[in-house]
Amino acid sequence: MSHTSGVRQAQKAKTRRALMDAALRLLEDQSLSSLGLREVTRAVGVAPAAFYRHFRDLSDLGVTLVEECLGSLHHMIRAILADQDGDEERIDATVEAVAEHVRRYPAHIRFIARERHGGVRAVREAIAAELGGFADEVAAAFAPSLSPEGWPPEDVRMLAELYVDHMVMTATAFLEAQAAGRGVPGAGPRVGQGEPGAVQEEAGGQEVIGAGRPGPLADPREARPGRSEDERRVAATARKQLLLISLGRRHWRDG
Amino acid sequence: MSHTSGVRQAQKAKTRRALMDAALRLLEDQSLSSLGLREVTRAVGVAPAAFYRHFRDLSDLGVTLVEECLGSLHHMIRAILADQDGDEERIDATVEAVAEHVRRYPAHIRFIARERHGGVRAVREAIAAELGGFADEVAAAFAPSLSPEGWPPEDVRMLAELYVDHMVMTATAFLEAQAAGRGVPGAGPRVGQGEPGAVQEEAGGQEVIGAGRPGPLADPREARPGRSEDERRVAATARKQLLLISLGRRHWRDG
DNA sequence: TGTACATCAGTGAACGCGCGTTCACTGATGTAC
DNA sequence: TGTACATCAGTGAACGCGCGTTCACTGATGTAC
Repeated sequence: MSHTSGVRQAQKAKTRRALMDAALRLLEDQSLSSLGLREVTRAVGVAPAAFYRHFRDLSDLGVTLVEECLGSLHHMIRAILADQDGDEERIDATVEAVAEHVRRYPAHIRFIARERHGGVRAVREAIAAELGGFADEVAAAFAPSLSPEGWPPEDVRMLAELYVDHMVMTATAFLEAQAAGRGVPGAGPRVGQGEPGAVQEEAGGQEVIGAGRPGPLADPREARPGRSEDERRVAATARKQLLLISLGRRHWRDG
Repeated sequence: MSHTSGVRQAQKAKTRRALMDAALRLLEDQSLSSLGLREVTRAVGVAPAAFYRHFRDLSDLGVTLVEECLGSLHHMIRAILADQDGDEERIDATVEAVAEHVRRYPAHIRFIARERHGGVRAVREAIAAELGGFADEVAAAFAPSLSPEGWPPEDVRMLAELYVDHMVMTATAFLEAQAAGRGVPGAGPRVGQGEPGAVQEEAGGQEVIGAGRPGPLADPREARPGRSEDERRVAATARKQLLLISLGRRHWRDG
């Protein structure tokens, strides 16, 4: 153990991050259960055996990725719940935040959508547990205003689950819209082959993943540059659906 | 071509079905992109090369499975939309139909949930196209009552998408509830290894898959035998969510 | 500051294995007369 | 009904390949004195 800031520890952490980043990138085009250990180490530029210094196997790496991917989503959710504006403002802010999040971390969202019902049990369970936690949090945020109006706890929970599921749905829809806007059916973003020594020379932190990928030919007249027609359609639909749910919520006790 | 009812054609169709059934069964524990061609032929009891008499590759088989799995769902949706009762009756009937469908074709639902965002593009696209078609149909069914009330087409479509997504969500939740009730985390249903000659001796039609699997220790006091606590919770939540959406729909134009 | 020893992240070679695909084939089914 | 030929679903052997895992190793980093 000793002190954690040694050169050795730092280098190990760097390789670990590189393995996670490489896996996340490779998982944009395939699912976890078909991902190969050698494929990951090759992309990073280390020997296959080095993998075992960091993870027991690929399912172990997968569970670690779940924590990371849903951790970033968690921050977003807390930020949204903290806002205490009116319904419409909250809805606009929510849809905007989801769109922005998907834009910043597309690989995270793809991973969660793909593995939520994927072929690796440990990963599925980790995702289900985290999403369940999100629903708890959403329920806790709504309880103060709904319980006094006579909502029983299970009804609050029912609403929270609807919101969480809708958020995942919306995030996935944004992802597909952005992919279509980037013209993915043909090729998708170029995937580098990875060269030996790459780890030692460059950092490659989490922020790098999928960031700064402007849509081709962004229209300068748009207020939000690079936002495609598909994305605007997804946003409009999500907003209306949330509004409809809000209406249902307001009339729940008297309807 | 000649006449399609010859012994040869029948035998070929039988093998084809056996390949599809074996694949569907193997896909309960893994995803399509990690499924092996030899794994499928081994389960059926034919030589690996025989596979190519029926499908170009596994992605081709996958697309065929999409048609089959969503075809059965399609029947269910049409039956629900045909009913013209009041909201609550329609909701109860819908949730009941989804539960029953998942009970009868668990492998179909698992396949769709898993591959909807899975690692095989052709399959993803086939599923997206079919679900889009479902939304069209739901929209067409609601339009006669909503358009006269002033709903623009895109709002009707927005509602239809919400319903379709909610149905997929609910079906998946039922699946997990039923799996939990069967105690899956340990082992899951036994998977036979498949023996040479099995195809020649037994049919194995679509109805066989996952049918007639009673929950262990079904409680005779229940009106609906073998329905677990989890399943009842999923049903109750789904019903409430649909009710809330109905409320929102009724107040859409005046809210 | 300098030296001797310990730690351990990453190496590279080796292993046995199952994979997808190909090919010429076999023999039951189908067709023509 | 009987015979001669065509079709084609399924066979089984072969191929080259990349996989996950193991192992003794190397050499830079860390520690004790």
